[in-house]
Amino acid sequence: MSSICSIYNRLKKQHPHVNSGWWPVSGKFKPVQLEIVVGAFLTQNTNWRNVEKALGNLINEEKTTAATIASTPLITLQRIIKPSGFYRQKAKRLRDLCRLISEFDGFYGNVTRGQLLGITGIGRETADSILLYACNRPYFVVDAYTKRLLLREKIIAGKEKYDEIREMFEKSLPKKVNLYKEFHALIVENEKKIRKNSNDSV
DNA sequence: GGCCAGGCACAGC
DNA sequence: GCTGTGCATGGC
Repeated sequence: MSSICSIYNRLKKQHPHVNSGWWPVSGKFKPVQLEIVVGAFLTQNTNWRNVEKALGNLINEEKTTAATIASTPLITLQRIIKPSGFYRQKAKRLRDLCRLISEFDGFYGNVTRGQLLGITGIGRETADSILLYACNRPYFVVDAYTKRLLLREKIIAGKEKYDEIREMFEKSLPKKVNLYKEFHALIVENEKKIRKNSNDSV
């Protein structure tokens, strides 16, 4: 019988190189956490490779702080983040988000999940990605990969709600930030590998 | 050339 | 509350 803990142990053996420092950052944003927030936001329904292009554009245009992004004209911001898709929606919402961050005293240390969910453009998955990887809080991130894995393992049937699945992880595991980071990373890398293998074999 | 990628908001039931 | 739909690019 497969449990969440045994899945972790199995994935960890299969991907020994994956660790809690999995979220890629160039270090060129200020503060460093901002790059994670922007990346988490832009990757909504978008391939990470396209997000990297958009992040690279932001760096090239020196839009690497919340204040500079917030003060960028919408048309310009649209052009900069275009590779990440949904660029009209995302430009406006990213600008509003950065405005809020730059006005929020101690955003990364103090922002709550409820406050994040109140921001247009931030749903549960994006909120939890920000909380876990940028703010170092123990919220487990549930994404399409996670659901696919749990479906395959028959731990969920498919109609479970986001927070229900999140709590399954949070109740099965010690509340450790680095463990949550690593486990989510393991799930993503494992599902990517499975998809790649199945494509190769066709 | 169709399908998908580390979703979300919003309308209409 | 649940389901459908628009948003849009780039890779395979």
